[in-house]
Amino acid sequence: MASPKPKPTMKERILETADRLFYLKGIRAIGVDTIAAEIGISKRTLYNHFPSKDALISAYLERRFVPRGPSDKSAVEQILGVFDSLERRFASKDFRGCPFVNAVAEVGGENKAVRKIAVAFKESRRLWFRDLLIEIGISDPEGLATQLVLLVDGSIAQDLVRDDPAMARAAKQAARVLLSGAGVRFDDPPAPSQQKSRPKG
Amino acid sequence: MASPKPKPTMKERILETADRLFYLKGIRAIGVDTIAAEIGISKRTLYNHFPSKDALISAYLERRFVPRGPSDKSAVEQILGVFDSLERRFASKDFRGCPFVNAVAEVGGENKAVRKIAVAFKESRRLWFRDLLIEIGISDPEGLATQLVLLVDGSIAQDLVRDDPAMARAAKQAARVLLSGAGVRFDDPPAPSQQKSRPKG
DNA sequence: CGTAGAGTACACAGACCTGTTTACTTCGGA
DNA sequence: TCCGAAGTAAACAGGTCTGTGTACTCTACG
Repeated sequence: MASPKPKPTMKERILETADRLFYLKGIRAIGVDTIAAEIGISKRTLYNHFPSKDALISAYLERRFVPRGPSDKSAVEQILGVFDSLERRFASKDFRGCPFVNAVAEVGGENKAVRKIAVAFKESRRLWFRDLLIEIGISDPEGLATQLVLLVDGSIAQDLVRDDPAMARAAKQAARVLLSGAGVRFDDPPAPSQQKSRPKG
Repeated sequence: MASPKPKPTMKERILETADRLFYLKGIRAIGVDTIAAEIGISKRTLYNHFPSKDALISAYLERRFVPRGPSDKSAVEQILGVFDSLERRFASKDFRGCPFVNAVAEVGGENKAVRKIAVAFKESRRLWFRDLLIEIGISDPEGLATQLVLLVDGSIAQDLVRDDPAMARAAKQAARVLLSGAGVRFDDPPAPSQQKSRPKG
């Protein structure tokens, strides 16, 4: 039950390998030869599953585009939890920035599909923030959601260059200030101590 | 006096062209052949001025690294003015994100010089913010400076993908909230939108 | 004048790139 | 058993890439 599919399909194996190499080394830095050789298949097989490298690039990004599912945590916890997740990912040696931003930087000038997927991803993330902010009931969820994604992408860009997970903590602190400025009360301040929620009235 | 050097040196012509092409099309997307052809010189001449493409890439980034000079405006005006400059640059069709972040995304994995220059640039920008915040006299200039660079880089990344200058305005608004949270008073409220800031008093 | 430096033209090496072609093997199931 | 799908190996086409080598020309300047 834990793994109903112990034998991944060939297409998935290609995608998994393309993802790893494209993300870690860069799209332009990796040729289809390298991907095929890494899996141990012939280039012909790869081209039987994807008609071109561009198609593989698009599939790579679409595979990275997984929507955020629902959560049982509170809206504020979910929002601030994003920055905790970021900090964890920044600490990994395999983190190399946002794959969508990187892809646009690398091939966005010529590959319109890449830009389209990247825009859709960024907007979906913004809407995720917005809906949570609506749930909280603040006055300008659209504007604040945009500001929050700026903090997310800013910390990603800074970490890509500096390799410093503290960028995520700084972003989280800024997010708290922005939320606070919008009237959000924090029952659970930064300290890990489990202090009980203060009644809000 | 307007132009004491009407005849730019060959090295500078190469750098100017490399800058334009590297930035607009991407470092990996442009070969030295293309640069030489664009100027109308032979590839041999280019290699007489730069020993390798990597050296040209480093020179390109170092040339982009121009420190911010002093200003007669107030510290707060300088800080918020950054986002106005960004908005203007976002509106240009030739804006393609931060050259340092893009360079790290493209070749940062293999070219250590590129990463080093990018880190130096990002840190210099952060220190520029920090020194202005010290001038203002707020309590945590280091932390707030980091948060401000997050907004800068976040708006750049978002604009790279979405091509939307409104990202700069959102960043500016967030910066105002962060500054306000640090105790900064604004004598010059933003746009004609109804601001709830009561005249201090 | 005459020479040295700077640039040009162009071929070349050796590698890599995307994508195709041909011929062969393997193997599950009708 | 035999067929067809899927994969393999290897070469190939036609590019591009970085970087070098060689021989020529132009021109500023002593």
